[in-house]
Amino acid sequence: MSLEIPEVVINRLPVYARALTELQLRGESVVSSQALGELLDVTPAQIRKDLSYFGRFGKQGRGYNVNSLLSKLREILGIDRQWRLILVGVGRLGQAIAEYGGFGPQGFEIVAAFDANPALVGRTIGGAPVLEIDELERFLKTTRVDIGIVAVPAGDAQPVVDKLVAAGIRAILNYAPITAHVPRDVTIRHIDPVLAMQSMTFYIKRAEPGAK
Amino acid sequence: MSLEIPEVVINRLPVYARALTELQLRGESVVSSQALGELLDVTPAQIRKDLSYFGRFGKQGRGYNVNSLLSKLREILGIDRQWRLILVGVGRLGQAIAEYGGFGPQGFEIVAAFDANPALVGRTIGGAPVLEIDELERFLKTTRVDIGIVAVPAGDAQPVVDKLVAAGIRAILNYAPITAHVPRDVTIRHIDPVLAMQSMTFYIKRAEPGAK
DNA sequence: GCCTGTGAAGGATTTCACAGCC
DNA sequence: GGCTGTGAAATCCTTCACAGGC
Repeated sequence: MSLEIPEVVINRLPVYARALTELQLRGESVVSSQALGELLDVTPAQIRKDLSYFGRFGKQGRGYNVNSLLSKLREILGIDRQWRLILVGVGRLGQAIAEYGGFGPQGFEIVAAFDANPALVGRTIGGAPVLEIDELERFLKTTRVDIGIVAVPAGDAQPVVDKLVAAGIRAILNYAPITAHVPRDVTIRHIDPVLAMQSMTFYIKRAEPGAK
Repeated sequence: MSLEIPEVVINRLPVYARALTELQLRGESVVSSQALGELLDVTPAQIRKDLSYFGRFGKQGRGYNVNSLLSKLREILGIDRQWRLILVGVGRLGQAIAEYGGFGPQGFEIVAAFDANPALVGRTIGGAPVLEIDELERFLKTTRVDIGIVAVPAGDAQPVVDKLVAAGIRAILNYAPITAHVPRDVTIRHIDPVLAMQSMTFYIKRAEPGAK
């Protein structure tokens, strides 16, 4: 059924949802694909086409009801519920992730963190207990976890990903600077600001005086 | 000339460069598009086609020389040099970015940070002085800065982006959870782990028992 | 025999453009 | 008159498949 919805479409839905949340906050009740597109630098046709994969949410002549479109999107994406995360790697990066306040309000709760460094074990980070990495498997056997966050050094990342996958985790957010491999039925996203930087330099290099 | 190179291609080059760096470290001297593709979950044809936009770097029957392909890519991307960054926003997120050690080794140096909070001004963060946000314009007039990092709250982000653009910055890495607008000649990338999470939940939601 | 570089084919995604409805 | 939903067209991107060179 919905198997053939392009991944690019899925990746845009959260952006739409975010904008609708903002509009809701501002007290707007209706928005057209035109107006939403201007907010997001997306063509109106694209928004309408994207939404049409999931149903007919708009009213001709009016546009979309902000509240109801937002709740539809939240339901489609599954962000209308609580998700349970674990964090693997409690170094500087891992600590920043745990203490970054952005996940909680969106329904993503870090229920535990894991690290190989015994000095960290027993602490609490962002409200979650830090456990010994060897406990990972046992923990996952007894506790429901939906998503794993990987924040270990590059060299350790693939084995950690493998462990998560073996334990049944089906979604991974990887902050380690490697291309991690997962089976096709596992979803993975990579966060790497260095890669983002390195693609930007291509464009600003060209704009320099003397560039070809 | 090179204006028509697809952006998707540019975005993959840093990934190739990263893998080649790893191969170099391992002491490999030659790699085929096949082997590189397996490392990166990319088809060999795609790698060859991507590279063909920029020249002919391989040898039939052998593959690519790791060192020379890597330096070509570094040159193409402009990551063969030092880039000067400023960071705007020295809250928790900004501090984590400044202290994250990943930029420096890749040639990205944060030369100054800016914040509106006077309590932070005068401090040093990740080796960079924290300056008053009002000094931003003057600072950019007297100092070369290539890329701006935006790590302010959502509501402040667009005005900060506008200031950076007005001051001549042509590349922006935005960590704020908004779709920021920039003129077409400015490059912007967004880092938002929440959006990444929210697109993954779509897929794991479907895999749940009882999901349609 | 192995592997690149690349036109051509195929597939995916975006945009157009308009019928239909409010 | 304004705006959605959507087939069809256009564009963009990926993959194929093979000539050519090592």
